[in-house]
Amino acid sequence: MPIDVPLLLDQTRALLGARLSHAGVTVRITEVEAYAGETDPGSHAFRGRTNRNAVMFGPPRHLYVYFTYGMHHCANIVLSQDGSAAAALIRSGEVVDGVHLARQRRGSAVDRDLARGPARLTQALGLTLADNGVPVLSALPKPVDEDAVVLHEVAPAGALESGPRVGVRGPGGDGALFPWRFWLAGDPFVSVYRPAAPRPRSGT
DNA sequence: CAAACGATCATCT
DNA sequence: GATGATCGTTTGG
Repeated sequence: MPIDVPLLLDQTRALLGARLSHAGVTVRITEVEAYAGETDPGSHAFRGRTNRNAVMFGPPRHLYVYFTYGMHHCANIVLSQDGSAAAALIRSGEVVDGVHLARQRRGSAVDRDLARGPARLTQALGLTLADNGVPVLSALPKPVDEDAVVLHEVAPAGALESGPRVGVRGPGGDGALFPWRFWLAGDPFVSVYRPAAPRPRSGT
């Protein structure tokens, strides 16, 4: 069963402007990227299910957290139909609650950079591999567990823009084929674009 | 101001 | 054994 790409992109764009909360910090999401599972050369799921990406193959509205570069965590929300391995990487946001906590977690960063970038955002929210696979709850009338991950979707405000995904090499990084990075137009809390670097040579 | 680079380890081949 | 959906610092113009 092929992935419904238009649905995936709609669900990804719908995350813009939403509030994501965990462990005392809330961010307003300003930038996201769509990943279409096994059909997408940029996706961790492209080469099939592994222990790391297993959560992507599970039910939607769960968190896929991975560890990379020996020091960074990044967080995705699993989307679309069960088993399709579709997900959205949460790339940037503005801390709108729990700023003091976020500052503690982010060290000497200026406020604009508290959650601008996928690893920064994940650190500001206090998410780690321990949160891989946890459900993403909807905002409820009752207060939920302080350590739960909660997503509160709101009506998107303003225009959206799109472009190539960041840091993806090969066909998956081709902005003409996969213009699957979305952000709030003109928002200062959006990461700076860095083209995927060609791999450094080992010899000569 | 921009470009280069080192950090540091889970995961996959 | 190589690589990475990155970041912060350093280096150079």
